[in-house]
Amino acid sequence: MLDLSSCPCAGVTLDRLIQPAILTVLAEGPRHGYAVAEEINRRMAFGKETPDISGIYRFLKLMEERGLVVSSWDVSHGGPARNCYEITPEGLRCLAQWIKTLERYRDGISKLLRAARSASKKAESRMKKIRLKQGHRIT
Amino acid sequence: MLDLSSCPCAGVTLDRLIQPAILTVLAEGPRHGYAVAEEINRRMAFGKETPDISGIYRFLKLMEERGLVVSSWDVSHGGPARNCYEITPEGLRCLAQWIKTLERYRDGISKLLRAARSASKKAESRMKKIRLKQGHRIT
DNA sequence: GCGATTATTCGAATAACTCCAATATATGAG
DNA sequence: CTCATATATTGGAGTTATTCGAATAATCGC
Repeated sequence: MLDLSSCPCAGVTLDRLIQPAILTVLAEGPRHGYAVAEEINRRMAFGKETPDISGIYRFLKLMEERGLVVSSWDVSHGGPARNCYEITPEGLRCLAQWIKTLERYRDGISKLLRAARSASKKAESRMKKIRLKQGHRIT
Repeated sequence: MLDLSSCPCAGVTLDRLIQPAILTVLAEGPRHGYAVAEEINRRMAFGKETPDISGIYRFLKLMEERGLVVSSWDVSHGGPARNCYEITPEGLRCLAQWIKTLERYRDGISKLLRAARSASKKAESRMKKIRLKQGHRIT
């Protein structure tokens, strides 16, 4: 039996969604990188345990370059300095577009899902017929 | 105004889904590569006009290596030779797993969508308040 | 013959993502 | 005091994924 656990069909990653997830968390309120990552791990794990934390920092940097978030250093506490991120109006516009995109994703997936289910059934009954035809010869 | 058309939030690609789309088309019946690509373009374009055709050929090759499909050359017609692909029982198992994965994707996206909508509203009313406070000073 | 259409394939470039390691500070255990 | 641990951020190297562009090839209409 073929092992399907390393096949993308196992669906361990759904990477592109990290970006709207970050925007969503920051739309709820300002947070520093580590807290964003923790929040995403806690609430939005899409089958995967831990979306790579360095990836989240990288996205935050990228999003700052693009003006979707702004950051400021916060040292008024114990522990290492925190880079606190806040969403901008541009970031909110981006999130609004993400919402439309996510709706399209969801609808596209639903459509594919229906097609896959119906095709799967069709193929299975076709294979059953072949097996019946060849019936007594095999095994 | 920032141009969001080249941002992934524009959602031009939803790449990983090409694989279950190929399996779905082949579960409906055997087809050669070009026909698979056309069918996918015709029915399953997720916002993008043409999912790269060479990518579809590449996936078909990969899927054959993995035993999900089998191919045979067909020259009984005009035009260049066609490599005809057929789904295997392994391929059907893979498609069955894809169906479960797609359900998880859809549910994950729905969850993110709800969070994004609520966070977006929250952030907007927060920004409105700030604008009211600073009201007369700006503009 | 020439261009358009159908059909497949390959190489190179780029983008995306992960893994690993480094740095830094505070806190609590021993 | 020192070591381990948790918090917090960053950078580099390597792998994989994906796209783009070009090459090849055969048939058909003009």
